[in-house]
Amino acid sequence: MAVRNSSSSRPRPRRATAPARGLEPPALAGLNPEQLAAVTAPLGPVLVLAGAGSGKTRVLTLRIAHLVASGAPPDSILAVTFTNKAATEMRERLARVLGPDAAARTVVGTFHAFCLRVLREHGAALGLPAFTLCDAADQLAAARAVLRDLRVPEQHVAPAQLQARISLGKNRLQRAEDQDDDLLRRGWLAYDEHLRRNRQLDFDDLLLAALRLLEERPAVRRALQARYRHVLVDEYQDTNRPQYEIVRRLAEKHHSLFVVGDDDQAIYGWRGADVTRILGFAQDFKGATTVRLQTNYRSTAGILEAANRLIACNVGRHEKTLRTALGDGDSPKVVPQADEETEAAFVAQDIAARLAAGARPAEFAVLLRTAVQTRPFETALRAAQVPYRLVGGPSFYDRKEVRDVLAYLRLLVDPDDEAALLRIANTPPRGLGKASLDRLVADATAAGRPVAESFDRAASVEGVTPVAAEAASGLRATLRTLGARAAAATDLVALVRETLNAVDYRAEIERCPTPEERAARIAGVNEVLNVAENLQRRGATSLRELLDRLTLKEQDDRTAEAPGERVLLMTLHAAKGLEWPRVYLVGCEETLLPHQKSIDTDTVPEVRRLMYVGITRAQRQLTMTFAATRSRYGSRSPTLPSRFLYEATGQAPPPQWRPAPATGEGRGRRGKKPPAQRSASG
DNA sequence: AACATCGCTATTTTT
DNA sequence: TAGCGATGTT
Repeated sequence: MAVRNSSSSRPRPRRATAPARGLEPPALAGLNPEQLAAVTAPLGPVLVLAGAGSGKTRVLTLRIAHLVASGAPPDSILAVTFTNKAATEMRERLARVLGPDAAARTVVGTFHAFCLRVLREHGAALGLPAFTLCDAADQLAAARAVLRDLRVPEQHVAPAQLQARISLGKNRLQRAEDQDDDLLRRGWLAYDEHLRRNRQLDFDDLLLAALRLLEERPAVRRALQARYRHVLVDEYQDTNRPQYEIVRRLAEKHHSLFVVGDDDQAIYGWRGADVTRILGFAQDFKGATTVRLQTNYRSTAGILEAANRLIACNVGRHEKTLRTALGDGDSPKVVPQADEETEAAFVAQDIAARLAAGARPAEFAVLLRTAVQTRPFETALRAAQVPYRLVGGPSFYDRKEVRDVLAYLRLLVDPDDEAALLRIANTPPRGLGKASLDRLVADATAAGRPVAESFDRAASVEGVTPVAAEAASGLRATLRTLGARAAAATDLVALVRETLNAVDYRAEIERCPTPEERAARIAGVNEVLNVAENLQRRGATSLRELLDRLTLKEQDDRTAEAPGERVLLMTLHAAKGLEWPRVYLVGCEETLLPHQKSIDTDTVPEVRRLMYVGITRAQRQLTMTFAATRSRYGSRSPTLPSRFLYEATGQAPPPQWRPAPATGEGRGRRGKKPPAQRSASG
C-alpha cells in the first residue's frame, strides 16, 4: 500500500547502546535506551507502553530475535496481532531479522487465526470435530433467520443490531442466559442454536471455543503451554476479555509474556476491547516489567504538542508524553469553514496547491469521523483533479460472485452447510424458485433435519414443483461428486475451476445485463482463483484450509494492492497504525467529533483517543477543519467547534474560528470552556 | 422475477 | 438526503 508502516523509513535514533548478550550487535545497534530496555527486558511479564510512532513493531520483532538469540527455539514463539496486515508485516520483518527459515518456524498470526489453528488441532477434545467458519454475512443471515423464527417484526430490531449485540456480549465474555433483555437473550440462544445446527463457528466463537479448550481440557492446556513458551501480543489495548483470558492461560505456566500497546490509542471499546487490561497489566501479572517508549520518530514538535495536550485531558491513563526525535516543524493549523462543501473544497484546493508546488499525492491523507462525510470530499477532489482513493467500503469478499464461489466450495467441505446451500440453490437459475425453496426449508425445520436432506427428497416434499425437485436433488448429486473429488484434491486451483464448470457458474455471469458487469464478475472469479493460488503456494494443502484462510481474509489486499500516487481518504479508525507527511483531520465539530452518540453514551474519552490517533498520524503537516453549518439527515444546522480543538491547542476559540456563515446563523461561542452541547440533529 | 414505492433510520468495523 | 428492506405492481 502507499503508506509505509512505522519505523522502516524514518531516521534511526543515533546512539548505539551496548549489545545485549546473545544478539548480534547490528540488530540492536540504533535502538534508543527505552527500546533497548524493552527488547532486553528480563524474561517474564513485560508491558511495553508504546506511544504513537515510537517504533513498537521494531521492538516486538527484535524482542523475538532476542529470545531466539538467547536460546528459545523459534517454534516456541507465538506472536498475536489483531489484523492480518500487522501479522504479515511482522512476518516480513522477522524474516529479515531471523532469516527466512527460523522466521517460518515462529507462529505469527491474528488471534482468530491462532484460535482456529488450535481448534483444528485439538477441537475434537471439546466434541468439535468439524466446523466451518461463519463469516459476517452468515452471521447476519443467522440473525435474520432467528428474528424470523421468533416472529419479531424486523422493524423493531434490525438483524444487524441483534448480531452486534450478541457479538458484543460474547466479546465481553457474557452468557446468553444472563441477558436481561428478553429479546437479546432469546435471540442469542436461538442464534447459537442456529450456528450449532449448521456446525458453524462465528469469529467470536473461535475465541470462546479456544478459551474453553484451555480452561476445560488440562491436557490440551499443558500441550499448548509447552508448545508456545513465549507469547507476544501486539496492540494489547485492543484485547477483549476472551483474548485476555486466552493469553493469560497460555502464559500462566512460563510467564514469558511480552505485550505492546498504548492505552491512549484504545479506540475499539465499542466492540468489546477492554482498556482496563492494559491499565491493570502490572496487577494481573506479578513481577511485570513496564517500559515506556516515549520517543517519537514520526512527527515534528508542534504536532506532538497538540497530541500531548489533547490526551492529557483524559484521566486514568498510563501517563506518557511524546518527545519528538525530529525538529520543530510547523504548528498544526485550524481552519474554519462555512459548510461541508467549502470544507471539502478548501482541502482539495490546498492539496492541489501543494501538489503544484512539488508534493506527491501519496504524502496526503484526509481523515474523517464517519463514512457519510466522504461524499463532498470525493466531489471536491475530483473537481480539483487530485487523484485519490477511498479506503474502506465493501471488501472484495463481499462481492456477489466471490461469495457464490465460496459458498460452492464450502458445500464441498460440508454438504450440509445451510447458509451456503440456500445461497447458491438457484444460482445460476435452475428452476428452484423462492416458493419451492421455502417449502424445502419448512420441511427440514418441521422434520428437524438439515435442509440438504430435504433437497435429496425434494420430489416427495409437498408444494415443490417437479422442476424444482429435480433441480434440488440434481444439485446435491453434483455437489456429492465434486465433494468426493475435493477430498483427494491436490491442486486446489484446478478443483475450484472444475467446480465452477460443473455447476455452470458461467450461466450466472451471463445473466448480467451489461458487458461491464459481466467483465467485473469474471474479474472477481479470477481474483478468487489468484488468491487461491497464492494461498496454495503459501502452504494451504486442503480445501478446508483454503476456505479457512479465505474466510479469515488472510489475503485481503484491499489496502495492500494498487499503491500508486493517490491521496487517501478514510475514517479515523481505518487510519490507525498508518502515517503520512500531511494529514487533514476534518469535521472537527461537536456532535460529529465527538459524535452525538458518544456524548450520549459517555464515551467521549474514547473519541478523544480517536482524535489523538488522528493527530499522531501526521508527520509534518496537520490541518484540522470544521464547518460552521453541516447538513445532516437532510437538514442543515449550525455547529460548534469541537472541544478537542480547544484542548489540543490550549486556546479559547480565537475570533477567526468563528466564520460568519452565509446564512448568518451559527455564531461561534466565545469563552475558554468547551462549548455546551447542542443537538445538531433536527 | 424484475421493478416501483413507501417508510424508516441515520458512528466507528476486524476477524 | 439517501439507502435499505418490505411490500406492492407489472
